[in-house]
Amino acid sequence: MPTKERILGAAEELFARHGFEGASLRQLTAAAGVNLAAVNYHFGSKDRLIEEVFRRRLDQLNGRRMAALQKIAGEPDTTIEDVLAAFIVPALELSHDGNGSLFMRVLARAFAEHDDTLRKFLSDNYGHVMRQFTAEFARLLPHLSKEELYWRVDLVTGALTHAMSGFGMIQRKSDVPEERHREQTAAHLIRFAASGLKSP
Amino acid sequence: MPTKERILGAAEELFARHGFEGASLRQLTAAAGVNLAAVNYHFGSKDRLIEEVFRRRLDQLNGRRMAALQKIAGEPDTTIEDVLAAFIVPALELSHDGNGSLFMRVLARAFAEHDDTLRKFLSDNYGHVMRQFTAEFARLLPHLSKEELYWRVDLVTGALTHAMSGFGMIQRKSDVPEERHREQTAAHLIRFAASGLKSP
DNA sequence: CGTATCCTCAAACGATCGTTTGATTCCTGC
DNA sequence: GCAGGAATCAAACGATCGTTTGAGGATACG
Repeated sequence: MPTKERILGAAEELFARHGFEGASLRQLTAAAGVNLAAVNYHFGSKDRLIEEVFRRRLDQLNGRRMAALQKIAGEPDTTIEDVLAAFIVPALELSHDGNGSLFMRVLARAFAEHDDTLRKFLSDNYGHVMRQFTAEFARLLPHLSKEELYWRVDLVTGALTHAMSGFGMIQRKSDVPEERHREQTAAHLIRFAASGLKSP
Repeated sequence: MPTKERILGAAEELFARHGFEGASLRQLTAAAGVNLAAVNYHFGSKDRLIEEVFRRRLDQLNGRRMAALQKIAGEPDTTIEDVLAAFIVPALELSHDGNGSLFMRVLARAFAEHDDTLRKFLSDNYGHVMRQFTAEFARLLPHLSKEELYWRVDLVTGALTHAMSGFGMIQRKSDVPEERHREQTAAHLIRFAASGLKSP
């Protein structure tokens, strides 16, 4: 496997487990089986490596989210549940293949960090996704004020981030097949979020 | 102000802003206006200081939560909204006085950290609070399976942690008085969480 | 074969980390 | 007023951090 890929994989795992400051380049390069200087050679700095870890997954994740949203946005028979599925299912698919589930924990950390540089990077590169989804929610919930809508979307985001970063019930029991678990998880998340969004 | 209090206050602020590993004892003691060695003299180590930061706020917060829950637990006319209020309002009161709002951000970080030592400390000392609230939810939602209930409580926890750590809408607009803002926030959170818990 | 380019490597850089030390100051009880 | 523990202080400890360096290996093209 190419050196860059091995570094990115090890970085994802160690950032999820110990945080961005808690994971050192020495642990990281040792886990990847590469030389210490390889990070600065291939990525320039640790901060740029962190950005690459996000870029690699978020390009794919948000690409799928936007594709799913485009299919239903503006259609007359689209439901809240459809929009939530377009947002949630790609994230669960990411969790399913390879070490993608670790990335959701990295993403949860990025929310917890109030680091301005990182937040600006995420907002600049992927803020349009949340805006598009919010616009579609606004279309389907026309009776809500803008403030009320933002509140509810914010709370849904928190619930999903928490759940998908793997703190609670999302762990699959060993006797449930992977795909069935993913369906059940999606059903739980969508039902809960839809109720919250539609609350009177 | 006593040295210990000044350290705890500065620690709360810097841990919220830069994380546990990101905030150094040198920044911390400089912000508190005390000598570098004071932390190890009064608390023994940085890890014990972290625990004290939690203990100081959580003893008060969970005391109020349990007191509010005791008043309504088991009563025939108690509603889901009552139980949620017993959980949420003390946290918002904490956010209101002094630098308590910073503590909710520290708490959100503790959730994001998968540090086993810290998680065990929180579970050992304050796990009974979540269990009591969950038991009361179970009484009011008897039609839910145990698994379904855990799912929903977990999602509610995520939404509230996210909201109260101050990422989104919770910031008070300057033209809204503090107490009114707190009431509005509580109403938003309770309505959303109640809908999610009661979803069909 | 020669050489240019990409990559890897061990070693070192200065900075900063949490912690410890030992001297000094502060304050209390006798 | 003075002894003695409590508290504060500057300074240093060894360890680890992200980054840089310069030499050497690997590979492809003339």
